[in-house]
Amino acid sequence: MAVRIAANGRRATMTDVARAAGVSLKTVSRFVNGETNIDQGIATRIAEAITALNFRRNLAAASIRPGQHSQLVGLIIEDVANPFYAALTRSVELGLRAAGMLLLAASSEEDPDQFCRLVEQLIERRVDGLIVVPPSDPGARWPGLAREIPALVVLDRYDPQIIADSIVADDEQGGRDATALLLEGGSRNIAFVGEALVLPTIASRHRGYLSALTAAGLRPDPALTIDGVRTTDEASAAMVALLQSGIEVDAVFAANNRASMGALRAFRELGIRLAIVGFDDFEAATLVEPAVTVVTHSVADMGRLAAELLLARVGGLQSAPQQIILPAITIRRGSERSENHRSA
Amino acid sequence: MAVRIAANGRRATMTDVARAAGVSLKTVSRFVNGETNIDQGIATRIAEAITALNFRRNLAAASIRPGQHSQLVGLIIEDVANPFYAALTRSVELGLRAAGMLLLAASSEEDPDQFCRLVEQLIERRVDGLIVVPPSDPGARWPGLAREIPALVVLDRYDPQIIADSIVADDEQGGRDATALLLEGGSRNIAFVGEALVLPTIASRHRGYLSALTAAGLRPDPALTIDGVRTTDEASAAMVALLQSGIEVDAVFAANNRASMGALRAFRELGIRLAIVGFDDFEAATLVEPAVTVVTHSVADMGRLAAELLLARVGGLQSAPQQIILPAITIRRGSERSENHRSA
DNA sequence: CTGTTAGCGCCTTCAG
DNA sequence: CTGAAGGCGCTAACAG
Repeated sequence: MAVRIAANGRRATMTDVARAAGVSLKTVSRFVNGETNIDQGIATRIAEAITALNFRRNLAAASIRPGQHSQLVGLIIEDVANPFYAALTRSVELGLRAAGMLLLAASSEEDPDQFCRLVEQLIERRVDGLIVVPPSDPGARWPGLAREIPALVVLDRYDPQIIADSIVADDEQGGRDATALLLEGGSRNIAFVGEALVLPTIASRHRGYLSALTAAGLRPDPALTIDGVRTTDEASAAMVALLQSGIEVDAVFAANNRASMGALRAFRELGIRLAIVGFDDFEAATLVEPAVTVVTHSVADMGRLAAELLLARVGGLQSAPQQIILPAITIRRGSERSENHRSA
Repeated sequence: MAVRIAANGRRATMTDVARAAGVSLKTVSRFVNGETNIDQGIATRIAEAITALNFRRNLAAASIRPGQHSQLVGLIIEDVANPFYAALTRSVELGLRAAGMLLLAASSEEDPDQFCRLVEQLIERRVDGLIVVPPSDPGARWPGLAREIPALVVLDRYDPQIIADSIVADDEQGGRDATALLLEGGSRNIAFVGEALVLPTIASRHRGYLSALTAAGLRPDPALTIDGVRTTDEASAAMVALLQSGIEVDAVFAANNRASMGALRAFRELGIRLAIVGFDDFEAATLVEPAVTVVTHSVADMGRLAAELLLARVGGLQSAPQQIILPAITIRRGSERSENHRSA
C-alpha cells in the first residue's frame, strides 16, 4: 500500500530535482512557482527532472513561512448531511475553487464545545480564513477565538460582538411573507413549526409570523407555536400531536426544510392535507399535490458571496466589516390556498 | 480584521513560549506533545506562558518532517450537494473525528480532469489518506496517482488495476431485488430509469434488473431502459416522454435517488401513479401516497467503514487490500404493488 | 538570469 | 528530567 517514489523510500524534494537537473535549489523553486525569468533550456531540464522523479511540491512546507498563505479555508456548519448545508458547502467550494483554495469542512452539531474545538483545530492548521455558521450558543471562548482568525465570514447569524463579515437572510420578512400568503389563501388558525426559537434565524421567522398575524388583526395563539423540533421525525410527531389535540388548525408555516417535511409526513399519516408554506426550498416540494409553496433565499448566493468576501479579505481588503442581507424570495406552488385542501 | 497576537504582529511561536517560561524550546515541545516526564513546576510555567501569549501550535510546521502525519484526509465525491454524498461525507467525518483528523472535501463533478487535479492538490497537501468515489472514467493519470497515495479507499467502484481498499454495495443483487418486488407486485412492463450505464453502480443495478426479468421468463424490452439522466429534471422529462410515447409501462425501477424523484415528479405532472421501487433511500419517499419502497445500502456504514479502514492503514496495517461488499436492504413501503395505483 | 546564505516553526538525536 | 545542535522542505534576500 505504501508508496516508494525515491530510492531512499521517500518522496523526491526540490533538492533532489535540483541535483538531477544540475541547477540550484532556488532555480527549481522559481520554476515551480511559475516565475518567468528562467532560461528555456534550464526550464526544460527541470521539467524533465520533475517528471522523472515524480516530484510533488510540499505545500505544507511552503506555507510555514510567515506571510505565506496556506490556501486552506475552513467551513463549519451545523451538519453536512442537512441538504441546506450540503448545498451551501457546494457553493462555497465552487466559489473557492478558482482561487485554488481547498475546503476543510466540519460539522459543529450545534454544540459549543465541538464548535470551538473545531475552530482551534483550524487555527492550528493555519487556515487563511473561516466561514462559519455558529451554534445558537457558540460558547464563551468564541469571541476570543474569532479575533484570531485572519479572515472570518459568519453566515446566518449577526453578532455585533464579533468582528467579521456576515451574511444573513431576511428571515423576518420571509416569515411575514409566508404567513401573509396563508392568510390571503383563506387560513386563519396558522400553526408555526420549527427548530428551537433560540436559533436567531428561527426566532426571526417567528417574529415575522407573529407580526403578519397581528397586522391582519389576529391575536397569535401560543398553543399554535411548536418549537424545538430538530429532525423530520420530531416535527412530524409534534405536528400529529397538535392536529389531534382538538385545537383548531387550518394551515401550517413550517420554519425550515425539515419542519416542512415533518408536516407533510404528518398530513400523510393522518390522511389530511392542510394549507402550508415552508421556509427553505426542498426537492420534495414539487412531489406532493398540491406542490408546496416556499419562502426561501438563495443558498447558492450565500455560499458564493461568502467565498468572494473571504477571498477579498485574504487578498488584503481592509474595509469595515460588511453585513449583507439576502432578500426573501417567494416560490408559489399552490399549497398556500386553503381551498386546495381536504380538511381534517 | 487582521489579528495581532504577539508584539511583532505575528503569532507566538514555541521559541517565544520557551523564552517567556524560561525553559528551552525542546521542553515546550515535550509539554505540547503531551509527554509525561516534565517537572510539575516547569509544566505550570509553560502552561501560563502559553495562555499569556495565546500560543497555538503550527500543525503545518510540525508535519513537514518525514514520518510525521498531516492529520488530513481527503474526500473526493461527485457532488456534495447530492444528499447521498452529503450523508456519506457526514459519516466519514464522524468516523475520522475521534482520531483528530480533519476532512478536505471536494467534488469531482464526474470530470476526469477535475478529479485528477484534486488528487494532485491533495497529494501536495500531503494528506495521510484519501477516500474517493472516482468518476466512471477517472482518466489515464489516475492509476499512477493512486500509487502515490499513502492510504487509499475507493468507494462505489472496484477496479483491479488500482491497489486500494474498496467498499461497494451489492448493486446487482439490489437491482434484482427491486425488480423482483415489482414483478411480485403484479407488474410486467417495468421501465428502468437511471444515470449513465457507464457508471459501474448503475450498470450493476441494470444487470440485476435484466436478470430478474429473465428469471421471470420475460424478455427485457430495450425501449424501457432510460439512461443518461443525471438530474431530477432530466429524469422527470425522460419519464414523461416515455409514458406519453404509447409504449406500455406499468411500473418503474428508478436506479438512484434522483431518478426516483424524477419519476415521482413525472407521475404528478401526468396525474398518474405507477408502481415504483427506487434504489437509494430518500427523505421524500415517505411523503407521497403510497410511500416509495426502496432498495438501498447503508451509507452510514459505508462512510464509517471507509474511515475505519483508512485509519487502520494510516496506523500501519499492511494486509492485502480488502474488498467489502455491503448488502442490499429492502425497505417495503407499498409502492411496489400495482393494485395500489391508478393507471395512466 | 542564477546561485548562496539564512531561516520559517517544529521535532529528533544525543549529551548533560 | 532538560538543553544544544542540526535538519525537515521550502522561500526570501542578496549577491554575482
